[in-house]
Amino acid sequence: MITLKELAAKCEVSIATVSNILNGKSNVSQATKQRVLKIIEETGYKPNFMARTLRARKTNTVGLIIDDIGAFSSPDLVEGVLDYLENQGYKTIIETLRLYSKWQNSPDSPEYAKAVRDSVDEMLSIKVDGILFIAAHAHDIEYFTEEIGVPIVIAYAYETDNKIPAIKIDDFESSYIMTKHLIEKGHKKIAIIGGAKNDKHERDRLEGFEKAMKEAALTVNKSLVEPGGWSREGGYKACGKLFKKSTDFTCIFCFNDLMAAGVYDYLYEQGKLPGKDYAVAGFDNREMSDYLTPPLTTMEIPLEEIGRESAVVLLKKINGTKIDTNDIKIPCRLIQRKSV
Amino acid sequence: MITLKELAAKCEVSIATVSNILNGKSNVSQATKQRVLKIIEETGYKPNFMARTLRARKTNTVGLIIDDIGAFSSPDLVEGVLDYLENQGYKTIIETLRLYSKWQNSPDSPEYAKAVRDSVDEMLSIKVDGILFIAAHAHDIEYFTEEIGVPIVIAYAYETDNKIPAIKIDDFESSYIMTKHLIEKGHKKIAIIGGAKNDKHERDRLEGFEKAMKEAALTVNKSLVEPGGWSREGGYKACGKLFKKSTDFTCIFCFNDLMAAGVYDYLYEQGKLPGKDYAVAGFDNREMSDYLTPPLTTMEIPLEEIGRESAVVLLKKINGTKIDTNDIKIPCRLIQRKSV
DNA sequence: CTGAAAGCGCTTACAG
DNA sequence: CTGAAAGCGCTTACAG
Repeated sequence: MITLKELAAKCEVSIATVSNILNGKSNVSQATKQRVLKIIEETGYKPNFMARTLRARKTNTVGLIIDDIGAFSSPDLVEGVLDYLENQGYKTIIETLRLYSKWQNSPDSPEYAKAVRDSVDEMLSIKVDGILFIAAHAHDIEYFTEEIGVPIVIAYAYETDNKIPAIKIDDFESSYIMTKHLIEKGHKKIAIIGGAKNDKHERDRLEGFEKAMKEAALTVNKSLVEPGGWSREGGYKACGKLFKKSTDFTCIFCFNDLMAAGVYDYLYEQGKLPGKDYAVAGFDNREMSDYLTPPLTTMEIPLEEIGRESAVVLLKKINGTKIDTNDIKIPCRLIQRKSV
Repeated sequence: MITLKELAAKCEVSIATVSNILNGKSNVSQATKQRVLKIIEETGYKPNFMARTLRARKTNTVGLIIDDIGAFSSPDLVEGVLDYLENQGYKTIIETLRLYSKWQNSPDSPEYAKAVRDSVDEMLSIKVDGILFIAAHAHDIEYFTEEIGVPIVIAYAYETDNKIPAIKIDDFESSYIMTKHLIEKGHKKIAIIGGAKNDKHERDRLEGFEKAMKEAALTVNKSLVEPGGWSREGGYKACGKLFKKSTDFTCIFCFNDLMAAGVYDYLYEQGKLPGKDYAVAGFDNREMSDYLTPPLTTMEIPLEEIGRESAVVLLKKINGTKIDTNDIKIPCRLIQRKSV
């Protein structure tokens, strides 16, 4: 690859002049500018990124650290981030931490915290202007306590101290919307298959559910709430437990689509029809939810929007614009299909 | 962030000595080494990546250019690549080109070719040691004709001139395996819903199919091959056309899972049961294939293995090791479920 | 074993 | 409008 020096020699001007042209400075005559530009075109010269950012301070690059690109939510989140960032003339350097395959999904372990910090250090050594962290699910993040020197924002998870902007879904509101829909469809006795106790998603969704029930003057039966561990298998088992306890409900609201599929499995096994004998609702709107028989009514997570909003906030921080709040929540959208 | 110079001052040695320690050179006394290492630890010093690679020539970094991270295949491919690369002490810089959302999935357009070349240039300006290109599907790649200066390898697609290593699935063999399985299950008259005519996948799979049929002394009925355009909707329509032409078959082999879902849709609509009235087979083993009712028999693409193998080949090229062939194919694995 | 010096490819005051 | 020079933070012969 040709260097600035060689290019300047070819153009018969100083490297300073070429550099000025490259950087759009106005102190160059049209004549030389045209000549140089032409030769740049011909030679296909590209400035050395290393040298450039070693000298200049701003890189116009943001570091994108991802819990796990394999999480169903990550690609769309990334899409939203890049769409905005590219538009604004920013480059992005992506790193995936492989939370699932390499760290068995334990985001709270000290080992993982170290992996995140290492990744941040790496980004820092590349001199990114800011860092965007994309979580695989809504865990509580405490990695970023110390000042790291560049702005950072979190997408799709919570930050413990609320010191760093974190853009996530509005679990409370979303669950409220779904529950209202279920009630409108005539269901008065609704069972819940949740994820894990004390999970952030879990708590907020339960509260949203209760609010909707109360508003409709319906009683919520705490014994009809069963944890399903977020998996298909877990949903299946939870459904079994539910039926052992009671059959006094007409609808099962699952806190994700995978567990809803487990409920389908159980229902079919018992000779019952989901969507007919029992209404079933999910959450996430994963691809598979539309392939269930019958297709699942669920909540769509506004992934791209969350990604985009995170990028907007990050650039604001980078440019020193004030942010109103670090706690940004975006509600989900109801997707009506045939299971309710 | 502290610099080498400041660090050296703190240690009361020259920057050269610290640099030697950092780079594991053996020409340093244990005493100073210990002292310096301790201070490095305390200060949390990190070498500036830019400066280092501006000076040294090797970066131990590979550039990973991805057609579209949103393709169902990409995350697993990336996983395989990273697993090997991290193990070998390489860093990775990822870029996704957004083939789907930004370029409407036209990998053969000149605009897209330009986007790829720009991305390569960017990687080059970061001085990566090599480039790994991950395709979203098996299009024919012609972007890399000119010598680009560093080794490059392609994962999950073909390279026109076979000058660059390309690791992809063995469509012929995989289709052969599936067809043999279908025949073993007693099917003698098999309809095909393919993708698009003249597609690479298409041709090879058709040949694999024909080979298996011939080996079993079965006749292949060309009119029972219907293109479905790779989508659910397309599969649905193709299935309708098939039935209009003939009902003289017992099994429908779809060249991807999405189209198989479309076949399910059609069958259900006609009051027929997939897996019972007609056997249905897919290809890809996407997540949704296991959520169909009944779960779909399909071919699993060895995505991680392809990714890993690509990384192996790339490092060989970087290290100057000879490669046997540029045309590497890996067969898929049969996943038996309930639809056949 | 240690350090002074050159140089990687750029940008940025500054002088003319 | 143009260019000489310093310097970004490192690594690498080389001299001692």
